[in-house]
Amino acid sequence: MKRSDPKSHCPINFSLEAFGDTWSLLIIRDIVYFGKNTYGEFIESEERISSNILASRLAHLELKGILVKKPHATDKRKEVYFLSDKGLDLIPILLELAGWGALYDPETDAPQNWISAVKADRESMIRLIRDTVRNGGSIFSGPDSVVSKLAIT
Amino acid sequence: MKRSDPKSHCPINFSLEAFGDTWSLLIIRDIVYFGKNTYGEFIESEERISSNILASRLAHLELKGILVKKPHATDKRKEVYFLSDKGLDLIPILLELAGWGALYDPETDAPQNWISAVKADRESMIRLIRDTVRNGGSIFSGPDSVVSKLAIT
DNA sequence: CAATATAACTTGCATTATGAAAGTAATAAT
DNA sequence: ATTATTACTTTCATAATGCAAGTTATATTG
Repeated sequence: MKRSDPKSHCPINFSLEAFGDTWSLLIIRDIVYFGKNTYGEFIESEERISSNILASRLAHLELKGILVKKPHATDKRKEVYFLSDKGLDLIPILLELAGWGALYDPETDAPQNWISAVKADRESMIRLIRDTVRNGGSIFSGPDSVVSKLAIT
Repeated sequence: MKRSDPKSHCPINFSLEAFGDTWSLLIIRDIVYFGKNTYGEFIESEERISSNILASRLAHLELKGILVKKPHATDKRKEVYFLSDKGLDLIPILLELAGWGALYDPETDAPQNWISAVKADRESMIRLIRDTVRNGGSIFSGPDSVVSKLAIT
C-alpha cells in the first residue's frame, strides 16, 4: 500500500506521504466537518470508499499517529476513531482545501457563509474548531457544532 | 488516469480531484519554492517522478487550469510551465502542508527560519510569494527569491 | 554542414494499487 | 435461539504506476 522509506524529507512530501492519498483527507473531513467517528459512518459517505480501502486508510492514519482508535464505551462491536493532536493540526489544511474548492467549483456544496466566516477570522476559527473537535463535536453536525455556536445560517 | 465525473461537490473533494494525487503538488512546489518550470527541471527533482507520469500530471494540471504551458522564448525544444491565478491560489495550501510536515518530520529539510517567518506574518508572506512567483521568481531560488528579499538566513 | 546531443514527450510491459462483491467473527437486539 | 449489526478480510478483475527504451524536433559541436 505505501512504501516505507520516504521519497524525500521535503516537508510537503512528508505531509503527502502521511495523508496525501485520495481518501485520507476525506476521512478526516468526515470527523472534523460532520462528527463521524466509526467505520460504519465513514463508509456511508457520499464518495463511496470501498470497505477494504477504508480499512487500509484507517490503519495507515493510525500508524502515522493522526488517528487514535478506541473501543466504544458501551457497544463492544464498535471502534471509535479520534484525531490526535497531530491530526487536529490538519485543520488549517482542510480549511485551505475547502476554501480553494469552494472558490473554483461553480457547483460547490460549501455554504458561502461558512467560507466567508473562516476567511474573516481564520485564527480564532481554527482555535474554535480545534476545541470543538477535540471534545467530540464538529463543524456542521451535532448540538455543539461550530456553526450552531456561531449561529451561521 | 482520472475519472471525469466528480465523486461529490464537497469542496475538499473538488480540490483533491484537481491536484490531490501523489505528484501534482510536488510539481507545483518545484515552481513555487525552486523556480523550476520545464519538463527537464521537474524530472530532476529528488523524488524521481517517472517521465510518463510527469507528462500525464502536467497535462492534467493544464486541463484543470492550474498550469499554463508556453513555448520557450528562444529554445524551440522547450516548453515553459507557469501557474495561472488559479494555481497561484494554491500557495496557502503549500504553506500549510509545509508547516505541518516541518513540525512533524524530525529529519525535515525545511529551514526553521523560513517556517517561523511564514507563521509570523502569513498574510503578507502569501502576497509576497504570489507576486514573486507571478513574476517568474520563487521562494528559495534565483536572485529575486523571497528569502533573499527578506534576508532570511 | 554532418554528427551528436538535448528536450519533451510516448510506448511497452511488469508490478502494484484500487474497487466491487462476497465472506467472516464477534457482539447486540429481538 | 435467531437474526441483525459492526468491523473488518478475502478474492479477483481492472486501473494506475513505474521503469526502460523508444521517437521527433530542435540545438549544439567539430
